[in-house]
Amino acid sequence: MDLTPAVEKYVLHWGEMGTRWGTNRTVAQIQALLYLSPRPLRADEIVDLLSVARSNVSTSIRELQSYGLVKMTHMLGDRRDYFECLSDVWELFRVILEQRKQRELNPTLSMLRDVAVEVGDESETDPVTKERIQNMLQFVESTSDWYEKIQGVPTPTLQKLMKLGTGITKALPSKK
Amino acid sequence: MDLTPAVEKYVLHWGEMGTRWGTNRTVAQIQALLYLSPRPLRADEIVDLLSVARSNVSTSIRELQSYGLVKMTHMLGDRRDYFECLSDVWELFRVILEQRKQRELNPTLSMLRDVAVEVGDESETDPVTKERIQNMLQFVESTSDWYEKIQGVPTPTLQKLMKLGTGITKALPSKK
DNA sequence: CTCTTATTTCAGTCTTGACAGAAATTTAGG
DNA sequence: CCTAAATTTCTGTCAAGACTGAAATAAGAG
Repeated sequence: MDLTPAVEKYVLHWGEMGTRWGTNRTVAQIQALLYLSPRPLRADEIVDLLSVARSNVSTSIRELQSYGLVKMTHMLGDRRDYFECLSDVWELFRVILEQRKQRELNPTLSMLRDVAVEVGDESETDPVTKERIQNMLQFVESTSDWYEKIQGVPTPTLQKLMKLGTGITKALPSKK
Repeated sequence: MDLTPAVEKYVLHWGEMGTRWGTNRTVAQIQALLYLSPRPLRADEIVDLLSVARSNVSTSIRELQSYGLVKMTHMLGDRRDYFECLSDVWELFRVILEQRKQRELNPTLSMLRDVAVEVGDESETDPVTKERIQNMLQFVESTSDWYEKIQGVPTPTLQKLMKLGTGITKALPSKK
């Protein structure tokens, strides 16, 4: 079995993008492959399709499982592990948002809180600097809150929100 | 001149985060330093404060300028270049959003459009696969549209939107 | 309990990209 | 023009981490 040209293109591109945003190429390629696959795949099938080492597939799948993106299934009378990916894009979106929050926002938030306190004791620090730190802290806090709220929004509502985009703003000013 | 402990902590952390999201450590450190600095800095001052090579500062500033995050200024009677960073966090936000769109969304969008066409000619591709590609394409298109709309929203409105978060959804269902 | 097959862990290799330092170029003043 | 200061470009080195292949472990079947 082999990838069709279009699917191969998708998988390769996804792999490249993966490196741009936190994971490595293989992890992203496997996710793409499983997403496009109409049925769960075994590790050894992935090895063949992507031409990567068996061990690499093993660790990559582990990573995907830890994100909640991939789950294991089994076939009757076959003890090998089969893997499948979340197939709903909006579910994917939520998982990725959560990952980003954990890896990018949370550490920064805790650093900013620390620094905001520490800088209070530094008389040699310019007031402008202190203010900038405060501003950044508040911004990251808002963003973090926003991420959390979005997690809980059901898919159809999210879709509407996105479609609307800034349309909402027209309904806003009156609310102050 | 030297960094205070709090400022140093901020700059170092920011540098690490920078690697997590597309640029390198030095670029992010310089951005942090300029953001916190109450006045524009010269390249050689940055060299001293961060202990990096002059050449490194030069290329990093170029990168920041290309993003529109840093601009050059001058002092009367001093021909050396001074640099300062956007200091409004919401402006920063917009610039970063734009960068992310260009580096992550746009290439993927064009790949997906290509693939969606190409896969149409592949009779050996499973219908489920074709549907998944369509779904992803639509999702990325929505996201891309949303990014663009957000770019144009004035800061106070953005702030309100974020604060509201999902509060908006309560006003939604009736609108269908 | 042993053999076979599937999976994971681990150590070494290789690739990528950041960074320093030197060389080249640009720019303003004399 | 020529000189000196500032800046940029370029090349080699180094470090981080992705990936492979081998060795170790686990888990069913007979």
